[in-house]
Amino acid sequence: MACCEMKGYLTYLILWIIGKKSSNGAEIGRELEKRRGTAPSPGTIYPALKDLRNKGLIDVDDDKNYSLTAEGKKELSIACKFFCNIFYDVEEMIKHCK
Amino acid sequence: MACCEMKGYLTYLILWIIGKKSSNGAEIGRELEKRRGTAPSPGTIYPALKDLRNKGLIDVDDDKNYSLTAEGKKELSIACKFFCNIFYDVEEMIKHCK
DNA sequence: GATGAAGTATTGGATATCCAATTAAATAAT
DNA sequence: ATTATTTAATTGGATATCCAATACTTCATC
Repeated sequence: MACCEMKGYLTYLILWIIGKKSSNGAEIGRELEKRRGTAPSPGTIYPALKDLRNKGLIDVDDDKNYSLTAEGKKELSIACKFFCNIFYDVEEMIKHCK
Repeated sequence: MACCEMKGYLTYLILWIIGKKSSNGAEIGRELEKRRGTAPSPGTIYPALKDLRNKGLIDVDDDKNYSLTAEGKKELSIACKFFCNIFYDVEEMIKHCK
């Protein structure tokens, strides 16, 4: 991308992905790869998961399966609203790039 | 936002906003304020515009009106495709936060 | 024409964001 | 059992991203 790397959406995406389906780190990585084209580095995904855990937004079980906490669900809703407000005209974007 | 600042979308948004309607810096700032809730600092918007100009993606006339160049339109399409691919399930997000 | 308001711009950070490199553990395959 | 593969995790940056502070210019209003 010449204009903009569009970093900064990754943590939100991880929260969104886990919200759709509890997953382990590798699964989350593959889902992100599908979306972005390139797989995230381990140095990207695990620190991000750790951070979300420290904030009490996700939990991890003995199988290393990550899932949203109650607070995580709340935060996802807030972040989702924020995202949808910023990109309120996302339907136009979708049309534009078809 | 407790989970994620979601920085990194601003330059893309500026390109998108200018693509919809050629605007001056203040107009772009107001549009961003509508979307994000807070107005961007001058130290955010003008360096971003300068950078896009240096990359040949936007032009500015004597009235300080910014518009996309031909190359800028191409880049916007590329970035838009990238964005829509990352958020391919954005319709679900919209439903989720209603 | 003077004063205030709005727009334009630069500078120098602070922080967020992400990655490459490395290590270790668990799992699968031979 | 040994080897290869996959998964998990940490560390220490590099860079992107954005802002606050400041200054200057243009425009409107009195």
